[in-house]
Amino acid sequence: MGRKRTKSGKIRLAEVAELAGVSPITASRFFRNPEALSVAKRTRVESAARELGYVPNLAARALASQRTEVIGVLIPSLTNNVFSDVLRGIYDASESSRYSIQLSNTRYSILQEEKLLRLFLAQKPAGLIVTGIDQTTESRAMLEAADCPIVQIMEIGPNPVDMMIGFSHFEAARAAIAHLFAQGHRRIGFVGARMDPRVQRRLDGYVAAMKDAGLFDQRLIVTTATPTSVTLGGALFADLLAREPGIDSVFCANDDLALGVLFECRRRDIAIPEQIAIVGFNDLEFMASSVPTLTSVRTNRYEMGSTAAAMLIEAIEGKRPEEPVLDLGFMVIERQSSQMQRPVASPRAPEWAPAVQNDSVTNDP
Amino acid sequence: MGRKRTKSGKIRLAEVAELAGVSPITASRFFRNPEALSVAKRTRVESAARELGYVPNLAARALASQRTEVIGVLIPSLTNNVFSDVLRGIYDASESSRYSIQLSNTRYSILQEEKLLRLFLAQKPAGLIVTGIDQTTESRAMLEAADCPIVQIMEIGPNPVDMMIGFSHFEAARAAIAHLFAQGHRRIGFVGARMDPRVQRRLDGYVAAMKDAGLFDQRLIVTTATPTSVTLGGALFADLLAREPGIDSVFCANDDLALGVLFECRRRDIAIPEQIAIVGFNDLEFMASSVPTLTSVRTNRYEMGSTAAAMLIEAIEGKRPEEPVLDLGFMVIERQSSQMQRPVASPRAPEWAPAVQNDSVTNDP
DNA sequence: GTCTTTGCTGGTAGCGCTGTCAACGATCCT
DNA sequence: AGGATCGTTGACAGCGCTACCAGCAAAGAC
Repeated sequence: MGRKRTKSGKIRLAEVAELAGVSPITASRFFRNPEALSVAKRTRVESAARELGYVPNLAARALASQRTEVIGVLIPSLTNNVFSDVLRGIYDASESSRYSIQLSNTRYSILQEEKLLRLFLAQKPAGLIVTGIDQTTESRAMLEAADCPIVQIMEIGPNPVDMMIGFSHFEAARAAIAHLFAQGHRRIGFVGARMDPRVQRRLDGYVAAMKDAGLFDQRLIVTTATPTSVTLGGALFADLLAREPGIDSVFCANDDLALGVLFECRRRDIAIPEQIAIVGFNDLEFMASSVPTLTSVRTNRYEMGSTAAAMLIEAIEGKRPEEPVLDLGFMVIERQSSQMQRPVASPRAPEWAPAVQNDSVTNDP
Repeated sequence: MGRKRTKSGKIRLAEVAELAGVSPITASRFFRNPEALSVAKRTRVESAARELGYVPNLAARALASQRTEVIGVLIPSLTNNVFSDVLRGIYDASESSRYSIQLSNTRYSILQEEKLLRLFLAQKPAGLIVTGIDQTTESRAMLEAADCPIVQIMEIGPNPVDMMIGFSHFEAARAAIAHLFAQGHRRIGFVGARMDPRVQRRLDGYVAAMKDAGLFDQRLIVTTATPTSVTLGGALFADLLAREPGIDSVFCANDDLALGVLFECRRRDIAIPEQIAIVGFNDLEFMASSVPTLTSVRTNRYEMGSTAAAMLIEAIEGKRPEEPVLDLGFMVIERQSSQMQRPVASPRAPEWAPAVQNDSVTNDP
């Protein structure tokens, strides 16, 4: 064979082109924009590539084209199952594309986020997914100067850098409290951990709802900067109870805390929902099968991730969405832990069929 | 300034070298092996780089050096919190290094794993972390032919491809059953979901323990290929109970299932541990604060990830560990859900202090 | 029939960095 | 003193691919 190989024996684009009887640049085009080739050459290059087992060298491509096919993702936590759902969405949506995901963990630090952002941007990513809307001024400036599409996820707010997809934590919390009001509750406690910006906005929603009803009382609120856990939920609830024994319900900033509250009630023989109603946030899987089943605010985490990645990829390829801000909404899923009026249908009631969710408060924008 | 810039205005290594008054290659060496430079030049290059805000172009580096600074990670699930702990360890350990993580999800498919492996290997990663020891023959061959260090994580077994870090799921399950035996249990059910290779080996350990004791009974085993969940735990336990009402305990292949069993017991007013003892697997956080607290087998997931990444990076840089296979062991954490003999200390007993774990069965090799 | 337009193809010239090898002075040994 | 060794530095030549522009044939405009 007259085919010359590189010393490493690797198959290069040149080898494919030679076998296909075309120039290297034509072969290159086949991999980037097959439509631009005549059908004859297209099939020739395709079979040559297959025959040789050609795999493009991404480093060479990135160097020559001055851009990478990497999507940078900045999330604040790898532990939280909320983010693992979002991540799964992102990975699933990017899998069928040419883009690969570069993930970094900011650990809830906007300074760390700024540092990582600088690192990412230096490598000219094809696109960027960042969590939330609370960047440092410096980060914000970098994002605005970046010449790639950017999606902010997890929440929505004013002044998107570029695209934005999420929901209003404020409104979601308000809806949860409205649900508790509707069930006749008045002394509603708030239990929150970590207190990142999104949890803070849930607290804001709670405060607004309570103030609107003339029921606000600072002593009903227990928060900590400590990372969340089930155990912590129990401990915070114990604190709340010690301070305010007269509460009739608790809104937990997330489901782990809610589960902790449930267990703490068990320990103290507090009847749910008769003595204390519980509402969580996120609607993790276990909320539907605990005893009693736990009311929660469902958020579309997987969709948030997959839609963000899909939108981003579309934007990278030039098809920007007509509406850059997407509100994915939320839904208050009413379950036993907060239903006072309605008699509990059966002691075995978990929603193995989804019927229970029918009369839920929804916010599908 | 006589300094010539690339048209894009980007700062290249050449600019740094010029400002520092050295040749480009010397500047290059500064970033890869500063020790090789004289102190004078080292500081000159360093300050020049800082002054210009130089950031190396990774694509050019990869192309020229014929290798990347990417560590490929193949895990079977992004949902499972077991893997999020491992991942966190991997990310934490790699953060301070020059290597970046490229993560892919095999979705528990060894065919998908093979495909992803091929993709990874084509880009010449600096190292690879793969989950488990059950690769396809083809994958196995690729791994063995790969010219980069490889760590298999999550379990240990014979014939490591290269390095290996994990623990024996078989022995861990056996220890869990031994614990139940010691508490006087005989009719021990097994509940498992997903049934990936590691869960299968836990089942094998259970079977071995039961057979050794002459207590094996196929009807005590309920498994499904369905992905695990709390709800599923309840459902599988219900099946088990319908078939074998006489069981005195259940070993769950993971903690989510165990929590589901706990809730199902609540629904049926089955007393734990008096009527049914429960043992889970993994020792997720909530196991210590449920009511009753749940016995589980603690596995060192975070350490598995961080040690794997650290070992891999060491190996990449030429310092292979003396012992390529590392057994991280496990520990049976005895809690209320399986303790028959000992009186429960207090109804409020969760281990906010870790004292309860003292007399646990350990396997620290 | 000529002139433009369109579609496809190829040549040239790097992208920014590092591997290799050679050269240099300083230090050490005998 | 002469030679060998070490530590440090630089020149050169690509790594494999694509941007850019030019060329050419076929199709359409007048």
